[in-house]
Amino acid sequence: MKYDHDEIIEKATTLFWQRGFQAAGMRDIQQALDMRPGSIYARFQSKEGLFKLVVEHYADNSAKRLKQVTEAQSPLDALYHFFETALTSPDEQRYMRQCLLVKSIAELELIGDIAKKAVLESMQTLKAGFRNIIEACIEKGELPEHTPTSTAAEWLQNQFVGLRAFALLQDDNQTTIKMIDKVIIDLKGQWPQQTH
Amino acid sequence: MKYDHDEIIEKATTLFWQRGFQAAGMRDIQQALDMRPGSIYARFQSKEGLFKLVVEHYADNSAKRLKQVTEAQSPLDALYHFFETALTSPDEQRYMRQCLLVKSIAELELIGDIAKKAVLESMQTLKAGFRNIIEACIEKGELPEHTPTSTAAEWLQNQFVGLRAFALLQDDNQTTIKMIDKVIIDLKGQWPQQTH
DNA sequence: GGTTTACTTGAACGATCGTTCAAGTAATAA
DNA sequence: TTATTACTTGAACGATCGTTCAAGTAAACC
Repeated sequence: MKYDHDEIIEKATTLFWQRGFQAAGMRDIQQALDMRPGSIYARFQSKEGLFKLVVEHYADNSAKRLKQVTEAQSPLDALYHFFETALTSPDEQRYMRQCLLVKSIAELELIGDIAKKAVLESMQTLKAGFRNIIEACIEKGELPEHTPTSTAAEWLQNQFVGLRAFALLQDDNQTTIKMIDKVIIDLKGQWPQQTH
Repeated sequence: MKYDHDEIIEKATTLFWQRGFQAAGMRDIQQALDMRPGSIYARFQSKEGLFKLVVEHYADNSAKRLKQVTEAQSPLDALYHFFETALTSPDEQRYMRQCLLVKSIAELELIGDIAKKAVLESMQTLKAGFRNIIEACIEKGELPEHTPTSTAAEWLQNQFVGLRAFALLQDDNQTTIKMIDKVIIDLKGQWPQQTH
């Protein structure tokens, strides 16, 4: 075993995150991992198999970060900083502003069924993570009791998705931060009623 | 001139919207347009040249729709219905829930400079459209005078972007509508201060 | 009528795509 | 010590990619 598994996944994550599934060619992958095609296929079956592991690794990592937010003294403050660091990364890591999962959703049709399933399941995992944050906020009295947990979690994930697409194009971090402020304001704000 | 120009652009729009720039192969395009490669290249120079026209056509269309919202008796109600129709399209047109521009942003790096420029400029056009809607709402007293026009416009566009990615995965239209309700609530709500 | 221009056809080009495979290596199991 | 297993190498495969080009058509201009 010449190459370390975790190291491979991490390098592959960077590449797929920068380029996307389709645009990251096998020859790019070979170069990034410093591996020959045979090695890659013996371990991961296919490009899609590698991508599936990358997606799962990415989702695990994100879930861990969300869990840290949940367990913070002030989940609301921690949430703010989570948004801030994710959305104002320095220029040489600008690609990280885009969520790998959302980027994958854009090319969901041409990814293959196995990795597609991994992407959609990861989205569910993250949604659960956001839900836990909301509940932690309520428990600590940082959000009103009547906050509709499930709706708010979906809404929060959605804000995150939108903001990452936004931040990718945005050069002025001050503007991005203003948007994060707005998210926190709205999170504390009113919610639509069931009846319409 | 065997083929009608507008008809070509429309068919190409459908294809690119469904598949994205990269995944729509020249042979798919040839089939969708019922044209041979020579014809396509004589008219549009390249795949990218065709895509550029598609993006501009799409942006024009969107801008027109936003203008209709601006000129409605109640811009706020019209805005609501604009969101609703864009986000709850029937299943056979589900691809339309994703914004063509946002989808293109995800693969911005491999599109080519000419079309890339068209995509970014179109985003600016749409932002201006959203801004006009905000101003119209203020003028008709549907939004408070102190609403920060520019920030709110960026925020609104951002909500639209996020919701379209959301609606693409969402099967339950009722949930989507709840999110639209939330957008309208927050639009009327507080805004972050300049100072931080 | 002759020339030009814009468009059309379809075979073919070179490049790149994801993948395979015979052959070799090094560690583990029997 | 031998067999097995997991991994590695690099040349090569067939398929597909965007694009080109010689040749033909039809309307527009002189």
